[in-house]
Amino acid sequence: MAKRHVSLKDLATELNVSISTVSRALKNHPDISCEMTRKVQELARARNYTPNPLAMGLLRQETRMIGVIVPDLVTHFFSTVISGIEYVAKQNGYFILISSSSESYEKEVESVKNLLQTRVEGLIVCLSQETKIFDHFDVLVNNEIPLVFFDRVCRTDEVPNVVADNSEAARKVVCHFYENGYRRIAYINGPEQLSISQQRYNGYLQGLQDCNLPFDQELVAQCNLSTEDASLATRSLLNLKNHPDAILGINDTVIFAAMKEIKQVGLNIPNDIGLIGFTDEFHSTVVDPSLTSVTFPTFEIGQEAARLFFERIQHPTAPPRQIEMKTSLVVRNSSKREAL
Amino acid sequence: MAKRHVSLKDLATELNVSISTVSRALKNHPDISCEMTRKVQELARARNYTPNPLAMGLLRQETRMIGVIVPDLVTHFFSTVISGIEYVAKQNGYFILISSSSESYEKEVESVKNLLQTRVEGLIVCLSQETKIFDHFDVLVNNEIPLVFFDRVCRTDEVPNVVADNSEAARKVVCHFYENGYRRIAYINGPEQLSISQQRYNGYLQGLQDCNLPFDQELVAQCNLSTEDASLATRSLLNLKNHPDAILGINDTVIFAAMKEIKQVGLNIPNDIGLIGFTDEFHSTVVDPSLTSVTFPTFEIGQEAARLFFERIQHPTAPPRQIEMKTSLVVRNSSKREAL
DNA sequence: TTGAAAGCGCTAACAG
DNA sequence: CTGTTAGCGCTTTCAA
Repeated sequence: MAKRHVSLKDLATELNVSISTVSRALKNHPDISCEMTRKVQELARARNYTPNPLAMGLLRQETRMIGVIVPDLVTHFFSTVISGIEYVAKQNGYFILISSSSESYEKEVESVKNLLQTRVEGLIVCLSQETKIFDHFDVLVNNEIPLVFFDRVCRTDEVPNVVADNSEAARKVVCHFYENGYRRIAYINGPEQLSISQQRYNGYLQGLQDCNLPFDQELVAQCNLSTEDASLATRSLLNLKNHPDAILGINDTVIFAAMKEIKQVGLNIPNDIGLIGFTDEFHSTVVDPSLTSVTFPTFEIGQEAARLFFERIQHPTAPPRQIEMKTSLVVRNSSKREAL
Repeated sequence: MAKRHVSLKDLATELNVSISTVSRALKNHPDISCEMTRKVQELARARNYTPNPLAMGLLRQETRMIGVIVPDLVTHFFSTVISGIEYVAKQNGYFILISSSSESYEKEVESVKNLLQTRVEGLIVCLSQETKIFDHFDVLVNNEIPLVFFDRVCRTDEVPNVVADNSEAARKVVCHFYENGYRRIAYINGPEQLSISQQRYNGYLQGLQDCNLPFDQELVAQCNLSTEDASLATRSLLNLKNHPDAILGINDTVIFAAMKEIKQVGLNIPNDIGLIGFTDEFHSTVVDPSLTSVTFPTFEIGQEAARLFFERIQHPTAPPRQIEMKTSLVVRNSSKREAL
């Protein structure tokens, strides 16, 4: 701020009245004469006066800022969720302060600390893939500072959160595979501490049961969510004596890595191997073959998270709600065998 | 902030000393006795004291916040640039406040106003595609409030900015097409008010000249950056009596729309039509055929923009610098004819 | 070596 | 109807 913003004091001096008169006139206080009110408001407009939020914040103990922590900023899923959060925040006159944990536990802890230092009024968080310990949220929980988790969640009995119907979605995928003639259905899971990993894995098991398919430990691979690790996981599946004829991948990264690996060994999707992912809508349509995928109401997840946040601002001690968002299975080409 | 943060006053009361003593002890002021310093710092740690940035901001007239305005949050290009900005901001102890213009001029104006009201110390901006008037930046320029543009820029003689070597990149694309036997090279441009449109168009013309190819107005289409409009533009090119044998698209959206249209009419990429875009690296590898594309140092663009910003904070009146980032043409399959 | 007081911009209770 | 004052949390003179 090179040149100082104009303050109430500046206006008061110029009009030769007291600061409080100006303050009141600006908010149409009934005690102030019409003429004075008019004069003050005119000058304020002319001088381009806007109240200083720092002063207000100091006074009111509020900053109208929400801290948002995501594993990364560049994934379409997260940036879309952020858009949703921003949308609702803006409606409520709040700004969001975004911090990326880069999928690192340490950076997540750091971000929590930093954001609280800047006096955000609370946090909306998606856990990093490394995070197994959840102590860093104690401060928030104990001091009734609003906190909302989305997607990758924890401490769900204390903290309101927004999740997708992960288990059900995974179950449906398995059934869809089954109906399309696939029998050796593999699953590439993410880090086991992640709630989404657990939930989707459970759905996978449930699906096998529903279809009377045997569970085969060999068919479950695991990876951290990097491209490299996902490629390794895929290769381990493809190298099995009896390789799977279908793969469900836990997210975008995993699915695209799998896709490349499968093509590389000369297998055909969907004829040799069916492929379905929890993936982004846009990407699914652009690849070849187009991907059957579980589609998330991503923007809405952000909106709901923000709404839960404002509920929390209103009622910091109310019992935490969990919102489960419906996903849908969009069938495209990667799971439809040409010749059956 | 449900329970109030602990303040200097709280510490002072607890230790039965004055606020100023505590303040000084905390910053190791030499006037304070070692023992007092120790005692204060110990208590501060125990009580989890952190200075209130609102109070500091009020005092110092600084907020350590940068406003960032982008056309949208979900495009990989922008979210990556933001990551770059955030990276440098964090190094300097700054936070960023992100606002999306949704490619709308009005929202951009609104965002500028809102961000300035929150007393960010300056702005880093990429113009919306609608923006043709640039008055809303007058406040910044006139009051020496730091402002940096990136990618889509304006007022480059007054405002520091970061751009890519757009013209040169487009020229190279045309030459690459030519070397691969393509002769009727079309270009799908964006809105003409955008600096990137102008620059890339100039490069396109230059390329034609370099290769001794005739300029044909028919081969230049234009669209706003929506998928629908890009599809229309592509179709108009494909419907020409003598359709192009190569298309250069101004960005991701345009290229993917073009790709779908071309496939739809049964033409083969790259044999019937070569395709090259200013596109995202990740997407380029995932589509089929993989896309030859102009690759941007996206993260670095963000970093440079932030660096320029801090230069501006230091020297608000120094002559504005322009930084031109080098792109590179990564050749993949969409521009390599199988049979020549 | 420590404390008191002013002031950053603003609101609200209290006087007049 | 308008002004005075205290205080939000902090730094920084000036005094002691």
